[in-house]
Amino acid sequence: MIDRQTKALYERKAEIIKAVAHPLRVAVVDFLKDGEKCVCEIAEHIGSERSNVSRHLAVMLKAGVLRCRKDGLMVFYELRTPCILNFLNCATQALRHNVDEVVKVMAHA
Amino acid sequence: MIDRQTKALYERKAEIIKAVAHPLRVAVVDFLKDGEKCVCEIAEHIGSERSNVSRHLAVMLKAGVLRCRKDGLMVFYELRTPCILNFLNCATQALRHNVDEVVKVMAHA
DNA sequence: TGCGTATATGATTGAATAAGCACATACTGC
DNA sequence: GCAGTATGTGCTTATTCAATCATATACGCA
Repeated sequence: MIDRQTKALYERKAEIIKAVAHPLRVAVVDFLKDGEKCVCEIAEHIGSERSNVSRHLAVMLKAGVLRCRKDGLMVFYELRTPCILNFLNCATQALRHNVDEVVKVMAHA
Repeated sequence: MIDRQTKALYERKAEIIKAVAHPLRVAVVDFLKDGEKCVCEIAEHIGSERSNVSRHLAVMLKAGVLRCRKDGLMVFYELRTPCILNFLNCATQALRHNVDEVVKVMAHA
């Protein structure tokens, strides 16, 4: 049986993972792998409204996944925990695994 | 600007990450790191209703994070993509990072 | 000071999610 | 076949989440 502290820890970890669990946020993390970008660059690259992007960035900032730096009018965001990139790699691996299985099943059709 | 295929890929990856983005599911993944367990063991360890656990397991199964095997009355679940465990490690790292920052700020109080 | 731009936030609305309960299904052993 | 156990599913309700629009804040520059 899980004790109270461990449960609290799982909740914190889930918050961090949840901060990346959205297509737009996955796209942002992937875009930031090469270094910091400002909100307008991110919004332009993602193809979504700035206000929406700003809100998603705030979620990741709050969770500690991103860090930001103000410079004049602009705010630059960057990955604060680069191992987050492994989420995407692992997801890719899982996807490939899924596809392989479908292919294997279809081979008998 | 992100093209349509890439966007679709981000959606798939987000689905996989989302499948782990819940405290109970994080707990399950952590519990399964030592190997397969049946639903009743998982429910007992987590301390939640079986129907609830069963539903969460179904989410991860559908996403391809888990695999299952029936044996008589019981169904055993195990990690299908072990790199998912890195999610938890990375989350731990981010948490530690968050805590360090708070400590640093508090040092000046 | 006033204008224009970048970013953030409040409010609203519709959609997705999670938990609980009851019930259904699948299997075992008598 | 029947009782009992493990698992899964429909349904309902409450909560959370995401996108959009309008508006606010912060800054740079003339």
